[in-house]
Amino acid sequence: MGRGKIEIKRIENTTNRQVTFCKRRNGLMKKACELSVLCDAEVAVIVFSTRGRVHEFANHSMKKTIERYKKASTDNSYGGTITEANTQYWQQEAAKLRQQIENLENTNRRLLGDGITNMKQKDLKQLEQKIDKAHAKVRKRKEDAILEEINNGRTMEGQIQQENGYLRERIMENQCNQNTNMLLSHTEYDALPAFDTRNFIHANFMNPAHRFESQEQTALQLGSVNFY
Amino acid sequence: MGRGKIEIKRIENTTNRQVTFCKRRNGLMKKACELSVLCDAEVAVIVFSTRGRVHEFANHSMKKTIERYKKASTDNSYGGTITEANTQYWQQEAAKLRQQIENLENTNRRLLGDGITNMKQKDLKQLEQKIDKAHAKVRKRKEDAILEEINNGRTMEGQIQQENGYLRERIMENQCNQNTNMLLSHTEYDALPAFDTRNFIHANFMNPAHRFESQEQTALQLGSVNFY
DNA sequence: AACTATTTATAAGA
DNA sequence: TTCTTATAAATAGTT
Repeated sequence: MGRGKIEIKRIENTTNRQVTFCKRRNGLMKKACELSVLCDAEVAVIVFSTRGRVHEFANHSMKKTIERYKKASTDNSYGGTITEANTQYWQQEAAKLRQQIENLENTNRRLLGDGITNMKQKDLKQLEQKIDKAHAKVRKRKEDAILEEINNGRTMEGQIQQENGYLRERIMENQCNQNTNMLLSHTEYDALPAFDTRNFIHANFMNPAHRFESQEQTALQLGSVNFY
Repeated sequence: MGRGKIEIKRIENTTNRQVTFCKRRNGLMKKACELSVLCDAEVAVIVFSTRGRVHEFANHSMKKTIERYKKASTDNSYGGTITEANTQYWQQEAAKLRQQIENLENTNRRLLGDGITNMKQKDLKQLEQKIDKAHAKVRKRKEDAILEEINNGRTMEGQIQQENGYLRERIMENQCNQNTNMLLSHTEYDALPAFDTRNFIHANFMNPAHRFESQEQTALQLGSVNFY
C-alpha cells in the first residue's frame, strides 16, 4: 500500500517505525469505527506503543465491551454452540429491539394509510410524496416484469396454458393408470428446485377462472409453483 | 474501496451487512496483526457481531492486554457487576425480535417501492393495490385535516405563526440554559474514545443509538427517518 | 466463494 | 514534520 511493497516484519529504523505506527494506528482505528457503524457491531481496540502510550477505540464503552468479552469468552471456552453473555446486556438489547419494532410498525401503518388521523398537513404531504414515489417504482417494476416474461417467451397466459395442458395430460394418465400416478408425481417433485417464494411467479391460482376441480391437479400446482 | 463508494452508516440490507461484516472484520484483524508486527506494539481487538458472537485478536494475550489497559486507563471504575441468570432466554428473545425487525424492514422497503426487483406481476399488483388504498386514505385525511384547521380558525398561516412563537420561546429557554447544555455536551465527549476525534466523531454520532433523540425531529421527518 | 473495478491506505519522496 | 503521490491493499458489487 505505498510506493513499494514491504515485508510484514518489525521495522528496524526507529523513525520509520514511529511514522508507520502513527499512520497505521489511525488507519486501524478508522477501520474499527467503520466496522462498528456499517455492521452495527460492538468493537473495541486497544493499542500500546513501544513507548507505553495507550490508544483505544470503543463504540459502546471499553469497560462494557471488556465485561461482555469476559462473559462471552469464559462461557465459550467449553464448546462454542452455546454463547452465554451478560443477561443485562441482552435484556437491554431486547428492550431496544422492541422499541425499534414499535417504530417500524408505526411507519408501516402510516405507509398503509392507517393511524394518520392526528397527522397534520406537512407530515401528510411528505407521506403522500413517499407513497407516490413508491407507486411509480412499483409500476415501473410491473412494466419491467412484463417485459421479462415476454422475453422469456413465457407470458403469464402462456405459462398457465402450458400448465393447464400439462395437468390435463396428468389427469388422463391418472385415469388410465391410477397405480403409477403417485410414483410419477414423486419423481416430478424430487426433480423440482428449491423455491424462493419471493421469486415465484404467482399465476392466478386464486382466480376462480383458473380453478381446477381435481385434487391431483391442485396438488401438482402447489408442488411446482408456490403460494405465499 | 470497492465497485462503488459507500456512506459510513448502518447497512440496512441484512445479507449485505453480514457479508461486509465478515470481510471487514477479517481486514481489521489483519491490520491489527500487521501493526503489532511492524511496529512492535501491543494490540488487542474485540469484535461482537450483532448475533453476539465474539471475535478477537491479541498479539500478547487478551487477558494481559486488558489488565495493562486497566492499569494505564485513567478510568478506574472497574468493579465488575456480574448478573448471572437466564441469559439464554433473553438472547433468544433478541433473536426473535431481530427477525421481526427484518420482516418489518422488508415490508417497509416494498411499501416504499424498493427491493421489488424480483417480484412478479401478481405480487406487484397486490402491492400496487395496497399503495393505492394508502394513497386514498392519506388524501382523505389531508382533506379532513384542512377542514379541521379551517374550523378551528387555525389555517396554515396561523399555525406557522403559532409555531414561530413556540420556537422563539425555545430559543429563549436555550439561551437561559446554556450552562446546562455545556455540561451535557461535556459528558458526551468524555464518553468518546481517545483517538483523534476529528476524523471519527461524525461517524460516531451516526450510530443508531443517537437516532431518535428528538421528538420534534421524529415527528417532522417521519417517513424518511423511521426505517433504520 | 471467487472475481474485478474502484476506492482507500500508505511507503517513500518532497 | 507535514504534504504529496505512486502504488499496494482492501473491498463493494457482481457472478
